[in-house]
Amino acid sequence: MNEMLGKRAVSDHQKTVRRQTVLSAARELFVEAGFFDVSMSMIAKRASVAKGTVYLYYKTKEELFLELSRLDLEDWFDDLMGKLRSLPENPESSEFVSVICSTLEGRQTAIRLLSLLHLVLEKNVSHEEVLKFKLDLMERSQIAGAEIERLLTFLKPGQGSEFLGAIHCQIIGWGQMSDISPVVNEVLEDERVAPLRIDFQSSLQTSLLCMVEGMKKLSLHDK
Amino acid sequence: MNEMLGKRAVSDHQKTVRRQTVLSAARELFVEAGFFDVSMSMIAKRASVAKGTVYLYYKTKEELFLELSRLDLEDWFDDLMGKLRSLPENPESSEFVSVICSTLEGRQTAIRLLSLLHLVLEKNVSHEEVLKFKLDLMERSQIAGAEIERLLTFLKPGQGSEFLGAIHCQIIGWGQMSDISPVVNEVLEDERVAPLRIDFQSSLQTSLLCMVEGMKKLSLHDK
Amino acid sequence: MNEMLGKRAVSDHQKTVRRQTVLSAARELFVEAGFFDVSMSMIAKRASVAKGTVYLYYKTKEELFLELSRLDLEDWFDDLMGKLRSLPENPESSEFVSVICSTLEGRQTAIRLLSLLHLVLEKNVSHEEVLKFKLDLMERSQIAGAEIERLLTFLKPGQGSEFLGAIHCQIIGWGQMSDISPVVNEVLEDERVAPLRIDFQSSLQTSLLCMVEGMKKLSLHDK
Amino acid sequence: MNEMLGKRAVSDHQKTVRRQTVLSAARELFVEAGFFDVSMSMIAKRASVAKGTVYLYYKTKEELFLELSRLDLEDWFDDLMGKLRSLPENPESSEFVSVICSTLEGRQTAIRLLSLLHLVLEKNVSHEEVLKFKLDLMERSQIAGAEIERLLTFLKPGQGSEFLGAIHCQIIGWGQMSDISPVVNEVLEDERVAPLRIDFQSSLQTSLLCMVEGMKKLSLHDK
DNA sequence: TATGAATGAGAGTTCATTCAT
DNA sequence: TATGAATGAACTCTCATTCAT
Repeated sequence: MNEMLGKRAVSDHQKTVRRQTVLSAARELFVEAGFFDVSMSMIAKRASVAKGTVYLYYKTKEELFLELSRLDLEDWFDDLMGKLRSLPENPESSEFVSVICSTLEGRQTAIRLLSLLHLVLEKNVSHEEVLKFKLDLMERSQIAGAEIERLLTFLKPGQGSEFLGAIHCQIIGWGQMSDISPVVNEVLEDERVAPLRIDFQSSLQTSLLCMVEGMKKLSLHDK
Repeated sequence: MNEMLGKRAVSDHQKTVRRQTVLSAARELFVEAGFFDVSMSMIAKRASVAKGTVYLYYKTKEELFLELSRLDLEDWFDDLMGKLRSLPENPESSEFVSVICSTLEGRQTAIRLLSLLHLVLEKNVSHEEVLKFKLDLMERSQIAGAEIERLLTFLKPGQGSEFLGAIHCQIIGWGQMSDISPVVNEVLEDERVAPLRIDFQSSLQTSLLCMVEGMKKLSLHDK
Repeated sequence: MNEMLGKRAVSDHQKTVRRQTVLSAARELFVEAGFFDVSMSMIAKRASVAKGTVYLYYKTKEELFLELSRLDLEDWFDDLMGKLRSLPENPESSEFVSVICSTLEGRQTAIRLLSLLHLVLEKNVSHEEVLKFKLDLMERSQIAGAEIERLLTFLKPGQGSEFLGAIHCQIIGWGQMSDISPVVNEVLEDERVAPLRIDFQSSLQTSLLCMVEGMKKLSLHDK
Repeated sequence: MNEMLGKRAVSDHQKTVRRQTVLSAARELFVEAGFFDVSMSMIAKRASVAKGTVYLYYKTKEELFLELSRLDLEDWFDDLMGKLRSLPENPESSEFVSVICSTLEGRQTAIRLLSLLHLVLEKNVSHEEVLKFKLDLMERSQIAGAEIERLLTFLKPGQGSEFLGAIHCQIIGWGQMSDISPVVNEVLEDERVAPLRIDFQSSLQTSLLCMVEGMKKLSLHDK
């Protein structure tokens, strides 16, 4: 009790708190500057610990951000599960998709992290850490997949997870296409390239809706 | 004629050749080692020019790879257009999708570049260069979009380009999900995470098929 | 009795045992990886104690290895004394030298430590510790020196110790010249530099033999 | 001509000069602080170049000091050869040895480098660089060995080089034993450990003299 | 006495970019 | 136009040592 931080983290609880301090600092900086322009020194400084301390909790920069990704993804999954469970069986496709998209509102960080995941975060990390990440992802993806199959009754077993994979894919894709650099932002003000302006939410919504409808149609065909 | 390389590139033709020499070197190295692990020195060495010469043609590393992306995308668009044009109106969805996917076979480099495009290549580049890139993309995307609308008669004007955007999105997404690091490769040998193994072609094919079917269905509804 | 390790070392005996545990760990790791590539963390881990505990017994890394050197040297001196005492007066020079060299067989660790002694171990150590080391060395060196003077009757008082100094010198010298890094090992496979390959035992034997013969000759001259 | 430094070193000559600038800075700092306490930053600063420039000329810190060693050794060899050549055949042993020792006067730096050579400098260096060093050493050592054989006519072919090896060994040994740290210096003021005070020149002289005499005697025996 | 979390300066090294030649 | 020497900030990561617990 009364475990003040600022000094040594001895108990497991305190250590967890320390990790979170570091993670929060990393998240803040990531929001402000992205992955490449944030250094471990900056994270340490922001977390008010020494650089070495950060390396005490995370062996590499990538490992730190991998944990950040995992937590953000878990959080999203929880949110998603909560909202899916409150839906009735066989909802309107558009409502179903809206619900999914609504869980991504305000999750800029998670979306960005997902984009970095395969490209950089899963390098320079130990087998062990990656496995932990993947197992966690698997588990949640299967639970959510099952829930999706409960809702969309036309889906065959396994297709719930598959659909989640497609969502994952499109979060990455639309995420990157919509999350543009300052230069690109400027350029896109040019009316000639206006159609290249991408709005994450509406793009995702539209394409997911198509997919759901398509899946439904293809399922009926099969029978 | 008789424009020997190795000396000064005075004529425009010679300059173009120089650029191509550099680009080829960059492409080769990119295939071998990716963007981050390839340095400008390595590119210069491989192209048998001095480091400074590379900077004579490309102001930054990103600009170089942006041009590489543009060329690879143009090439892909040409391929795509050729194949689309040879299709009859209202083809089978599955055939239509197959044709699209077939244009991506052996285009590992382009797919990887697309993944880097928004994340890194469109930073540290001049307004001018980005605009050039975007205009080029726009033009081809509109031509291809029109062709798609010709084939899929149920599409409304503009939906051809939109669909191309969705393809772009999924190339990035599935591309990243399937293009994994050695560690991840190892981890995915574990049967417990087997469902996370992604095959680019089949994933893309499946989800595009759904989308096309979905678009078709939604179009009919509207009427 | 029943002084379990793993808990607190209260009695002097227990403390000695702790020191030895730490020393053994350090020796093992030193054999495996040398001084520079062994960290205090590794030593602590190997000794199954906390890092802080190591510092409870040794104020610095150098102090730890200085004690290690002292013990290994003491051990060698004991061995040497034992063997010298069993020799008859005025032995054959070659036999005398052989005996000395034989005491160094299997003493790779001591030889290596001797090489580090002056260069690194006698820095970052307290006056007190160095004095202890030197006094210990002095005492043994005088006893051994006297024994050598007993054997080599042509030696004048003090020359026994002096000869020991020369042995010390050559252990360092040949030790370093023969204890080569992997790269050098590779390089020395080249026949052109074959003469630079050094065998510790034979080099030491040869040069010590010369010295003994030389000392003998010079002594006779003096008279 | 008129190749001012301070700017770019373009010609080979200028580059050599640059290398020497860096080397000189390194040598100065080495004299002042030794190998371990001198950093590449310090060397760069002292040489008035950027840190990266140092790495342009030397791939690693060890490579830099290896070249320093080579040059210092070459210089010593030249000195030695010059002095040996001016000696008559079969000189007095004491004079022969004196001449050798005299070549080492004022060569503190070379002696120290020799001590570090096997312990640290021949690590973290490329095969190529080590080979270059060794070949250079070989060549000079053979020339000097031949000269020694000319002087000491009782030596058999090859024994000249061998003797040089023994000198090398003793330079390392006595060098380290005499080149003591401040703490040790203090400790050695204690009269009880007075005999452990080592004077490089006299120790080397004495032991080399013994060796020469011993070699002479052993040669005659053989016949 | 024992612990191990925390420190933080500093290491060596890289590399995109510049610019004198 | 072409060169490649020079830059120097920035990088990740280490580790002997301290000290609150």
